[in-house]
Amino acid sequence: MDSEEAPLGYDVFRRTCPSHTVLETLASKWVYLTVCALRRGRMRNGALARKLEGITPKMLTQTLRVLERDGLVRREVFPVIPPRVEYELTELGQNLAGLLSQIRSWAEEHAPDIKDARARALADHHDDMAVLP
Amino acid sequence: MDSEEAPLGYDVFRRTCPSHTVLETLASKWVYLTVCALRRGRMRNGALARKLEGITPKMLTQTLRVLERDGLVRREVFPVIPPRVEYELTELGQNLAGLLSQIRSWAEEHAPDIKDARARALADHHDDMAVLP
DNA sequence: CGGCATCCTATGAGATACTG
DNA sequence: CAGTATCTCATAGGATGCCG
Repeated sequence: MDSEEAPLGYDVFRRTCPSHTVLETLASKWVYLTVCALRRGRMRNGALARKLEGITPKMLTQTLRVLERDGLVRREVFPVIPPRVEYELTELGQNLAGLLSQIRSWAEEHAPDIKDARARALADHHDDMAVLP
Repeated sequence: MDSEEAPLGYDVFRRTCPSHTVLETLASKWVYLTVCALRRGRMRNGALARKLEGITPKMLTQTLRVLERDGLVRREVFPVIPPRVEYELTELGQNLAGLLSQIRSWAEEHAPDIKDARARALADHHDDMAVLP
């Protein structure tokens, strides 16, 4: 019946399903952007910090640790001074990055549409107000 | 150079870029699941509430309002008693739903991998502890 | 049934300063 | 440079209760 069921009983709609918790971690702005940023190859911490405009050191580290824990990112430390740490996507991570990049492209492509929709929604809302004399 | 740049200067990495705010709203568990749930056709509020296990009435409405505002979901009210309200994806919404469904499938497919990765990370962490006598 | 309006708290996330 | 440690604040999101 359902044309797109999970392989083996996995179901994102069920709170207790592992796939649900996976989705929960993916549903994060910084996870999104970090994975996309790493898509083209390994990057140093500082480079990431610069690419991810507005991210704080704390959030960057936190995000990277989550991705590392989930096996999406590999962390490599070079024992030099000053310290040098590089991050790169694992195979699993690259796999995901492809999909996230599509979302990214979609967001960039349809940003105007959504901006318009929001403006219209706002205008309508003002119309409601305008009904009052 | 960059093989996947935005059509016209849109860039999700820039905080002020409209596409960035779009991504911000997409980066939500409930937005994700709601769009996926509506993928196969229009649904009533109650049906959605049942499908989205664990969602509160408040979050459901809130999520639907955001999606409606952004032009991804259309809301139809039937003036009957008891009330009947249906939601369905707009064309833009369906477009997005295709991509989100891929993420969903990915999450379900690779849930085991990530579960393993997490277990391993946890085990390693315990090893660290074990170093102490 | 659908969905506001409240209230409340757990925590996501920013700013800042410090250390190896 | 990479990362940690605090402190703080906004708010996402849960629990309830009432209304058309």
